[in-house]
This record gives sequence, structure tokens and C-alpha cells, in this order.
Amino acid sequence: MEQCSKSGASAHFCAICDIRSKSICAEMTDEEIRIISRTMAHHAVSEGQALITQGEICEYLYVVISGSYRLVTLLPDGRRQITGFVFPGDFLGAGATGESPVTAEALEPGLVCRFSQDFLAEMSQRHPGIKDRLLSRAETELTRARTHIVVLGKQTAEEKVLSFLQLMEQARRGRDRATGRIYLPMARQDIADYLGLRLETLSRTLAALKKAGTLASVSGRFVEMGERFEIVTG
Amino acid sequence: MEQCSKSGASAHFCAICDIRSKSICAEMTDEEIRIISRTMAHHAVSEGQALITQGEICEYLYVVISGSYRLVTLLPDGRRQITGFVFPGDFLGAGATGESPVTAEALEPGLVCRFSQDFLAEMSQRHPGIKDRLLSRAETELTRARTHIVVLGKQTAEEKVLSFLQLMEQARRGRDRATGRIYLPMARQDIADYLGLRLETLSRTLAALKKAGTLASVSGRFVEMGERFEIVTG
DNA sequence: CGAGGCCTTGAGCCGGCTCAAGTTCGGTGG
DNA sequence: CCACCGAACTTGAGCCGGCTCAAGGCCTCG
Repeated sequence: MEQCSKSGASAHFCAICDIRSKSICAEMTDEEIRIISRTMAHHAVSEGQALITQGEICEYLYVVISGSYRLVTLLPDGRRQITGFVFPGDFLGAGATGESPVTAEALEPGLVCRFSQDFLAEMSQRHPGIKDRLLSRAETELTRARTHIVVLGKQTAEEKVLSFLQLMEQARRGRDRATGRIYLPMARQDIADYLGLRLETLSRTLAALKKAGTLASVSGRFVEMGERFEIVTG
Repeated sequence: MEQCSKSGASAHFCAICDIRSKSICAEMTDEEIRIISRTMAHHAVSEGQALITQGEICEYLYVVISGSYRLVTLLPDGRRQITGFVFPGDFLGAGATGESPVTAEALEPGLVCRFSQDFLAEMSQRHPGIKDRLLSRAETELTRARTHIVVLGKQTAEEKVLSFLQLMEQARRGRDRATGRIYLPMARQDIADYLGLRLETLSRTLAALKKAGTLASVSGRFVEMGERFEIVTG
């Protein structure tokens, strides 16, 4: 399924990787980077492709270079909860011993770096800094999850939608300019399943926010913030 | 506020600590344990006491020896969400750089071991195994949080209550026998705030479960499972 | 035995859900 | 280029699970 985009010039991809400085590879020596570049450099991921599957052991850790991904948990009866979205710089499958509680699916074509868990374990013995990276990543994941819990547990439909838009704005920051225009890489159903709302409720809530002037426009996957947005979200 | 229960026989407390084998201290040498025992052995915590406060930097990591604790997040308007409960063997304040997103309060008198973050950082340089402990702890925390997200996002009031009871049963397992009788160390309001329900709805749901025979009895903080319990929870 | 938490119960309401059309849009083939 | 199709999204009408407001019961502690 996966296409491998490694090239003859083995260190090339890592050299130009704009994620590298933020990621586990920052800890490694040039020689090691060369090895990595040869064996596991950027893999292309196609839309809809699952990198991790719920209930399966995940053999690899992925560092996201580009694209966005959804973390899906299915209940036995078919209900679907999205536990998070993943963006460039994030990891997929970090510290996942045992069966994965989620499926990770690409929302759009993207690139990832793939490390086998065994290789990573070995590597992190020699470079304890890698463990620090993993720890700090785990910490931010946990903070995100806690925020999500508060949103799901205590907020109304309108507040949920605004929280989500804020999150998307932050996730994209540094890539797009802060133009107040947000591109949503996921379908409405994904957003609804993330927020614990029904599709129809989400749609109606977006319409209401537009009508109220909090959002300037809502057109398919593009949303523009309105005048009131900053005020309402605090 | 905190009483320190260290004694003259400095290594004593660690020697009899039944958490030690599961915790970061398992990695340390006898000499180091002696130092720890002298400087930071078991602190008594009183009911209601906050070990970590939302919005403040937390200087310490606590290893829970006994007692149970709630993690509370307050919204600006006073709404309260409980993001989790903490039991013996768990950590409080792990990997918390920056302001804590939660307050950790004791539900009952208990004991904790306190490590300053600085000391821990230094210690974990010498003993990389400590980082592994922290990582594996972070992983289970994250898994719990994800489970919580699914409960909040997709489950009905009845399912939420059953999920909670299952969680409490598991948390206590190995301490009480699996008698099908659960002691709940927290108030109804705490449970409601954990499950994203109103106090009244929780109370009514418990009454309904008892009436249906899923629960044999519900009396204050004691709940007994009924015949149907295993069937219903799957 | 009275006061004050904490928990339960009751009655009515409402936000978000359900079911059911309708609309928009990108893709595909004629 | 348009006609058609299916998927994604929006909109409408009515309903219901959980919320609100309010009262009452039951402990514990003074």
C-alpha cells in the first residue's frame, strides 16, 4: 500500500525536513540520520489510508511530516468517536505497547517517517534525549485529551463548535497566515464525531454562528471568522 | 499543611512500600533509596487537600501510596469537570512543565511520596529506566483519557454510569476482593462531574439500575452488583 | 433534637436527537 | 459542454433524554 519515496541521495530528505528540528531525529548524529534516511525516510500516505488499526499491535511509530489524520475509536455497536486529530510534527503510535485503542486514518495525502518500535527502543538507549521528546509529546497529547474531555463533558453545542474552530486555527498557525480563514481537512461527520454531536446539530450550529455574525462565512470546508469571534471565544 | 511522617530509621518506609516495585523507585540503588527515604518519604495528605493547583506550576511529582484523588478542571464561569480519578500506584504531576491544567484534591486521607521535579530530572539522567516508567505511565494515562472521551462523547446516561462502575471495580481490584461490592470514595457530585451528567440524572440512573436488577443495592457510597451486571456491561 | 450536608424524588421544559426531505457540488460519462 | 449521479451537506418538523427548578428524606455532628 505504501509508496516509498526514498532516493539515492540518502541523507537528502532528512536534510530538508522541516519537522526534524522538532522531532526525535533532532537528537541523532549525522551518521545515524544517514542510516535512517536510507531505511525509513518519507513514506507517502494516501487519503483514507490507515496507519494504525484499532485492536492491532502497532509495529511502527510515525512522525507526521505533512497531511492531517483522524484518530477513530469504534464501539462494538458501530458508534464512532473521534478522539483527536493529528497534524505535522505530531507522532502516531507513540508508546503504544499492546493493542491500539484507535485507528489512525489520513484525511488527505501526506508524508510520514516510519520507525520500527524495536529500532526506536534501541535508538533511545543510546540517545536518552529521544525519551525526553517522547515524554514531552505524551504530555501535550495528554493535555489535549484533557481539554477534549472538558469540551465533551461541560460545553453546549455552540461552545463545542467554537472550541473546535479555535483548535483548528491553532493547529494551522505558522503554516497559513492568521487570516481568520480556516481550512477544515475533515468532513462534517468527522467533526460531529469529534464533538459528540449529530451531523445535523453541527450543521445547524454553524448556520446559527454565521447568522449571529460570529462567523463571516461557512462554505464547505472553508470557514471565515467574523467580528465577534475573538470576543465569544474569550 | 503537610505532615511529614518520616522516621529516624530512614530506609524503613521505602523498604515496606508496596508501591515501590511498580514505581520509579524500583530503578534506584539501595543507597539512593536511603537518600530519598530521608528527604522525601511518605507525606500524609488530609481529605480535601490540594496537591496540585490549576494554573500553578507544579514543583513536585507525587507517587500515590494510598488514598484516592480527583482531578478537577474549573471553567471561568464556574462549571466543573472532573478529568479523572487517581489511585495508589499512579502519579500526580508527571511531566507537568508549565501551568497545571488541573487541580488534584484528596478524596480521603492518604499517603504520597514527593519528588521535586529538579531532583527527578537529575535522577532520571543517571537512571534512564525512570524515563521508561514515566513513559509507560503517560501511556496508560492517555489510554484512560481516550476511554473517558469515548464515554463522554458517545454514551447515554445509563452507559456512562455502568462504565464508571466498571472503572471503579477495576481500580480497586487486588485490594478489595472481587466481591461485586464497590466502595465509592467520592461524592455523587464528583461522579456527575466526571460523567458529564447532572447530579439528579446520576441519582435517577442509579435508582433505575437498581430497579432493573443490574445493581443489587445502592446505599450511599456502597454499590453492589446485581445478576445482570456482567451481561449489561459486556 | 436541631442544623446542615448530601442524596433522592417529582414535574415540567428544552437542547440536541430522529427521521425525512431538499440542496449543493465534484466527478464521470455521453 | 451538459446531464446525470452519488456523496456531502443543509434544512425542517416533531420528539425525547437529560436538564432545571423545587421539595422532601436521611444521615452526621454538634
